[in-house]
Amino acid sequence: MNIKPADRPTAQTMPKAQLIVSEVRRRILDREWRQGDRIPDEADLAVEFGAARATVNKALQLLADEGLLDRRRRAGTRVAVDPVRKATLSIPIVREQIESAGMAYSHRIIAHRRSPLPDALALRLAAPAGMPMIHLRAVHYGDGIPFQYEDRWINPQAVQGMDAVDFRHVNANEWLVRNAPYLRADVTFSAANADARDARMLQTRPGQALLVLHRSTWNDDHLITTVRIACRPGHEIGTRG
Amino acid sequence: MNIKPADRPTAQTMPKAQLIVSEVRRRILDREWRQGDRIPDEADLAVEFGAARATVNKALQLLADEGLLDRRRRAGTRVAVDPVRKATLSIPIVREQIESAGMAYSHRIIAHRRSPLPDALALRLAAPAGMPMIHLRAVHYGDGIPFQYEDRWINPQAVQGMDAVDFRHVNANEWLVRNAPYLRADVTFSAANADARDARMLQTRPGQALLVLHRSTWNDDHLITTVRIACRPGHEIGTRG
DNA sequence: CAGTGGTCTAGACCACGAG
DNA sequence: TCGTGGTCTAGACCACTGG
Repeated sequence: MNIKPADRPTAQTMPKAQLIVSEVRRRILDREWRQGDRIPDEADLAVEFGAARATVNKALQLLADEGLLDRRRRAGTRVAVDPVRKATLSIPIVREQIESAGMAYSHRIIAHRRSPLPDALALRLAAPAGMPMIHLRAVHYGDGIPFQYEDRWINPQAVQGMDAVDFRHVNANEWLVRNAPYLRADVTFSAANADARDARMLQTRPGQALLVLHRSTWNDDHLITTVRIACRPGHEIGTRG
Repeated sequence: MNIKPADRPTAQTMPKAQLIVSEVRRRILDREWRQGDRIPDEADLAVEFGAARATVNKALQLLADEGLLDRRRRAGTRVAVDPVRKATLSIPIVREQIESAGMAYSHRIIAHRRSPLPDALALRLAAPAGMPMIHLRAVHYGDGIPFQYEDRWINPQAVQGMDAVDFRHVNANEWLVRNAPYLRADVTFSAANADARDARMLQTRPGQALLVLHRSTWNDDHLITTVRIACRPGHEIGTRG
């Protein structure tokens, strides 16, 4: 069977690899190829679809990245028995998030001091305890309503020129995003009952369930920054995958 | 400059595209190319790196997907001013998660009945209200300790053969994963204070902050299943990106 | 060992969109 | 308009790993 635009009326001028992706996905959805089945190898599909093998390869790799196919040398390509549920979410910068909602962004620095990295954090991050750090706490507002309470530790030695920056006037988040590219980032989602400080910062009651994000960035094994972000009550982080 | 294995001692036998990725990333980290700068075009880089343009293209596309580069036809490739913070997280199947932690998995069906889709859910999902559905509630345990409380609605018309399945005996989650491939999935993370039922199911106290996942799968605009998963207190979902 | 995917190449044409 | 990335191709060699 050939894939022509007629087969998929929505796709008039679609890259051929995408057409192959769609067709393979359709066959899986329609049970022509069932979970665990081996599908024809790239060479055969290339002939069937009238494409080069490289094009078929690209399409199948996309589907494998998506978790729908399972590919192994010599063993061939199979429909994944256990489609891994992956979700890619982009974590927006607070200000953009607030402004794109049509609200006025502002933020307030609650505290700003030099302080050694506490043992608890050092343990969690597998970083040297007592490392000299900058400790920042800030609240981000949309139309005067608190959206996020941020508790951040920054390694001043991680990026050139950081010592010259006064984070009391510069938004730390944005400065770091623009000036401290990283090699590795960890993110963790969890839920926590607001403690007294969280509640005060977010103008809610202690005990309120908050979505909490922990995020750290690294260059090699060199910590740049780690932050705990408590979102306002009811905040959701969504995804499409 | 040529990229030879000697340049990066860790990479003896690395695909050439990956070497290019590493080198470009290094240049950005080392500020040889700064945020907003235009970098040489693919043809030039191909010459510099001694690779085919297709290989350079592949490498740069990877970096662009990652959010580190911004590419546009005619305008060329630039270092992203605003590296989008993306995170890809894989949501493990409960049972695997529990078993990989070395615990014994079990689950218990709390309720199982046919019921029309409630208005609140229909609204949230933009699905027809009153649609006939199967409503399942279940708890998943590891070594007898509750890990997740799951409140699920299944559209029995979404998949052939579903009517014949008795979800009192079959794990709905796994049956669906294996038999109901989907085109689109939405996931949302939020935090909620445990209500009386959550607390009972997860053997905790009402008010306890819980990480809550809402997940729905669709084929075209055809709802397959939607589920609210409340995780045990303290549960974290982590990521590497 | 040999079949399968992984990768690369040199060349080509095309689509987009900045100048 | 025309430089740039997007895509495809035909062929090739290689790395892995299942039988």
